[in-house]
Amino acid sequence: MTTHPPSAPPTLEDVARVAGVSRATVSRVVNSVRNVDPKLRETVERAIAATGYVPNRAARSLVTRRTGGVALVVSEPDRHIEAFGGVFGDPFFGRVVEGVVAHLRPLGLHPLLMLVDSDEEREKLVPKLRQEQVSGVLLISLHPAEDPLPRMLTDAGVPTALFARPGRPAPVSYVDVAHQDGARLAADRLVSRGCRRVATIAGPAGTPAGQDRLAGFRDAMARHGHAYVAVAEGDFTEHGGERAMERLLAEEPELDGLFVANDLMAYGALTVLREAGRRVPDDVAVIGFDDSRVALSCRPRLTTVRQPVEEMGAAMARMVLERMGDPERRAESVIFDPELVVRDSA
Amino acid sequence: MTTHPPSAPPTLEDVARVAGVSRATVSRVVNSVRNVDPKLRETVERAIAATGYVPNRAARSLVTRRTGGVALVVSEPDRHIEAFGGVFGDPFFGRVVEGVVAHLRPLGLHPLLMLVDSDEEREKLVPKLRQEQVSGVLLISLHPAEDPLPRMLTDAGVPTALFARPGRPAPVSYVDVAHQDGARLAADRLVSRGCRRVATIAGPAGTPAGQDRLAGFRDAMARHGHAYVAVAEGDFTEHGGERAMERLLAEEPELDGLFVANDLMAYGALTVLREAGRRVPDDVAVIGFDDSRVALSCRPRLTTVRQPVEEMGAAMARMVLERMGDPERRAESVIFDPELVVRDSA
DNA sequence: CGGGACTGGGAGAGCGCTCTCACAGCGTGC
DNA sequence: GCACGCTGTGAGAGCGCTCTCCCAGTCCCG
Repeated sequence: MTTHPPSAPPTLEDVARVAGVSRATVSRVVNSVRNVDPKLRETVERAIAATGYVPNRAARSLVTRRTGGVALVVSEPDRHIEAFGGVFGDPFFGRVVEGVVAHLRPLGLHPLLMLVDSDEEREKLVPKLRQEQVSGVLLISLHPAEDPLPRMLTDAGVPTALFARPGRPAPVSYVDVAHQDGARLAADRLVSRGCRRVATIAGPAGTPAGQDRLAGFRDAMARHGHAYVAVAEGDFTEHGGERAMERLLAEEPELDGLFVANDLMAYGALTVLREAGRRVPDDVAVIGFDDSRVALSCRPRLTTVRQPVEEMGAAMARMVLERMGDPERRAESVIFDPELVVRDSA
Repeated sequence: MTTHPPSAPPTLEDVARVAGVSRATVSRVVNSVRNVDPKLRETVERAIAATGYVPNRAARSLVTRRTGGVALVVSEPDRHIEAFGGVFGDPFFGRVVEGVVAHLRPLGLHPLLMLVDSDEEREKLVPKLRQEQVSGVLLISLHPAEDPLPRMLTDAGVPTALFARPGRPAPVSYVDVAHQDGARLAADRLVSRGCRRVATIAGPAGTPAGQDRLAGFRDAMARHGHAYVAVAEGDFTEHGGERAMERLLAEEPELDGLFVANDLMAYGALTVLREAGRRVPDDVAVIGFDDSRVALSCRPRLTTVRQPVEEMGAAMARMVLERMGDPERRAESVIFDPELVVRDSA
């Protein structure tokens, strides 16, 4: 019974021979299914250790028709205009991955990374998942408003969890942050600092995040007695933030308080404010959203609404795993509370 | 012959029945192996389309013992002190992923994302890869100087490609950029601008990239007649760049030219320079390295040495695939030429 | 003390695929 | 006209595993 060359990894059969039992028994030990005599179990476990046995996933999933694999699917619109560095270069995406991996790894699971950026590919995704032995999907959609994928996946019975509420209603699990509450935190802060002329740079009107943060901010300001808030829409990029800031400055030169729907746009806004000679926070108080890395790079450092992205990623992974374990389980949503992180800009 | 419910995807057998041929023939068509009569082939292809057949990877790899799967493995040192957002939050990592995915996707391949951050996990990686049906590894090591993984993988006969030259020599393929050449481009630029007091913020002495960029810069400056260059070591983070800049300013208050070993540190350095009242590029010319996203966020926008990270990621993927296809193939290295991207800071 | 319930273990089929082998059909050369 | 190769196809084994079925043994109760 010498060690096998790496060309022939030990099989159940090998372990069974070493332990002097049948394949079935070894299988039962490995999968801890049914009662196995404790003494026998120990013999088997020793044999497993001795042979260095690792179950062959292919063989297992061939017979069980379950696979246990999860995929992290990034869905982009058709002919997406690549932002610099692409999706994966977006640190926000990285934080989600961080949370997902943190949850999956202790379980011995590793996500498959899939990118789909055309409707043609979206059509082929479900068979592809089957082929790739994936039985659960973590979906990050970059155009949630019109993405058909959540529906397609639930229709196909693939356990799925989304990052952010689906644009089209679908019976699918998701995690999200309470955007409106976050926007209210920002509004309250600006008002309590005594800001009188308040404006906001909103996210794209097509995204739930863009809509909710704007609505939440307007509501909260209205409750503070500010009926009107100047709005400029941005696209969540730094450059979009710069353009929006310029428009805002033209429309409302006297503004002294600003809420920006994400940190990246806030960064751009700060640049424009600086070039326009406005001091932050003395002339204009600025609050961002996300608490991303860039919030710390800003000068002054950005006061922002923290979104616990890593935790959200982990929760998303947990939800998908639970649904994989129990397909009867209903779609659930977990909404995280945002938090105001006070730094120097407001 | 109605459509099957999703519970029973079509098998080779089903296709064979529809086409009126044997399983073997369908298999030959699917894998385009040996000559099949063109007419039969077409019949089979129609049957495949009609049934919506997708090969079952598990069954296939069970018999072939090949899997065709590739993993993107990120190897961190033990008890890594998490930078904000972790590895995946690093945009540089994202760019590598971008390039890898760009190359893999057209081939219908999707990388498995694995993170290992302890020696214990490194020990278990090879069996784990076997279990996960991975037969090729794209390795990104965050502590190349002492990472045992390249050796372990090549010893186990796993086709591997590294991003960046391995710290310990090993017969393993890798991509890299000509760090010294890049540093020389920076040196030449500073000298041609007329800088007289030149300093550099280097990367960690433990990394090949840190060493090579420093060595290249010193050599080039020496060739221009500057025997001495003030050096402060940073850790490739923004904060590290700030600290290094402070030390440099103390040691060499008159400095008028600066080469920083990556953009993130350059960003930090710019912040400190601004706070110290130095104008860039008028008082101090600054050149970074990487041409990352942050280079565009800097004010002034950063002149930097471009590293074609996405292309490098793609090349890494290509190399691993080639070795998977031909195990006899020898380890190769592909070194990319850097390029100076001139913006406003120098 | 016999019969039923229960418990732990083995035998064996078969998941969907590839691949070797055998074989039919044809053309070629002596 | 026969041996020979060559090409295209089918039959069937078997990859490593799970899971159903079956059986031997033990225990409890009437």
